[in-house]
Amino acid sequence: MSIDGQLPPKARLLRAAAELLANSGGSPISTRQITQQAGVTAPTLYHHFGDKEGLFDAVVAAGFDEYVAGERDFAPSGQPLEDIRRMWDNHVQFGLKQPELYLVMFGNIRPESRPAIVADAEALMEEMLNKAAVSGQLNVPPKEAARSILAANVGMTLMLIAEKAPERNLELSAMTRDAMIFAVSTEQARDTGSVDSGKSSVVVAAIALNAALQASHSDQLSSSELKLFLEWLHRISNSSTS
Amino acid sequence: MSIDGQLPPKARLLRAAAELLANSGGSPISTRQITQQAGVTAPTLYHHFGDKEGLFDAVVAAGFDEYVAGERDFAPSGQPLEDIRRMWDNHVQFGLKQPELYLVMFGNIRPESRPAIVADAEALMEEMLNKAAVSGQLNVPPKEAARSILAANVGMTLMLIAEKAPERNLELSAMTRDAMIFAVSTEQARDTGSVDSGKSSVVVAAIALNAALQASHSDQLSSSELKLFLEWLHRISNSSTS
DNA sequence: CAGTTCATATAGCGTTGCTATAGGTGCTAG
DNA sequence: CTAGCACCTATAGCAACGCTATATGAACTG
Repeated sequence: MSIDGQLPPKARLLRAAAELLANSGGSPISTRQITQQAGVTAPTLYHHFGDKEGLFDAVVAAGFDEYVAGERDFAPSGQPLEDIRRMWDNHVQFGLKQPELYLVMFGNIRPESRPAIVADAEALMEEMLNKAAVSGQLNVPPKEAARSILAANVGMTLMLIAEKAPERNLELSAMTRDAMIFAVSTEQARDTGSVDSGKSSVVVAAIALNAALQASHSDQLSSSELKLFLEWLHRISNSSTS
Repeated sequence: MSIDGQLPPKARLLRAAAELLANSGGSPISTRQITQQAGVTAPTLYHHFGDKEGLFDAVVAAGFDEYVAGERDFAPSGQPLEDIRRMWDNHVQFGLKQPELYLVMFGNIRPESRPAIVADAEALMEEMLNKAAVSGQLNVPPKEAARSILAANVGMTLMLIAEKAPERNLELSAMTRDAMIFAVSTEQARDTGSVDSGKSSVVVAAIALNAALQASHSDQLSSSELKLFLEWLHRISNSSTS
């Protein structure tokens, strides 16, 4: 059951902690579980890592390296804002792929004490935003832009993690992402695969329809018919928002 | 030292838990602390609240009432999107005023399990966004808009709480807020030429119709009108594929 | 080979959330 | 008035938690 490879105890502790965390499903894991899985006794853990938090910090640091690796892979596209977009998506993917680790990294908020990892992630994003600022694409100082974008990015990722897997809607993430990037950028020509092009005649009819509906506060509609109608409307509104 | 008023033990437990939580500075508080401060022994707590989480849920419920009260105070301004703006700010203020309580409410994220409180807050915001949708101001279904805005709102608040008080920059919150609201709204004073025709597409109309219908409680349209509307919608959706 | 340092183990401390059991309290029925 | 009953609270203690004082072994250094 335990990890009995030739690895030194320190590495075995790290690995055991990471594995147990990944399979914990969110429930807290104890030092006894970790030391047992690593085939080691308690004092060894505290000798190497000081305390439980120290061990988890080490796990987080390793996880962050992976996180950074993912960010760097996408980095050199020449268009800084496009890179920011990819950083956002990579951030979300990282959180969804390893939710427990992500929650340890970004979910342990305490008043007036920022996890070091958040500052690192912010610096990473700020670095990228700096390139955008140099080429005059930023509307806001890079530091503040990074803060805002990362805050929204974390919030979005936390929300997605909290949702059950089949209900997760990544389009919400994309929309929020573009909204944040647009807000800090100077380029006012938006191109996020927009749907609205050449529909001015449709607009008139839609508005008229809307007005007619709101004006009709008197008649009746059977619930089954209403259901059908709602379903139809829902399908339309959803099929076009993608 | 303990709370020895004439209040029943249940209320004293609630009060003790809330007070200890508010003054804990983020460090976890024990059931023994709570029961001692309430002048009560352990089984009393478990008789009334089941377990520690049950007690905290009750504290959270009380806190949420206060939260909702703050939201409702600002509600009726006539301009739904302006109300959303105020809801955002109230959310942030609530989090900064009672960070420990806020963290219990919105910070205890676990994979695939949404705190009930988040769903409530989302419903509150969706309700307001529904008004915006009815008047054709929404670009996105209210439910998804509420999800996105609330996710960013929580992310921003968590980030502000984690920062040390003097360093908190509320302008970042305002910028993010406006970016999110702008992203889901139709009032787009940007992009290409045609400004005052409004950019509302068939999507906007469908969303508005959907919201209006849901608000109408199913007895305001005759079946003949329904047929007519369906026909109109059909014509619109066909012409939009040009 | 003696001394020092690093690394691990034995055993146990204090605290945690929680509970099996029992006793007291206030109500209503006879 | 009292018997019974449901409700509430206390005594005492369990298992699991994070952590450590102390001791023992191994490995390098002089």
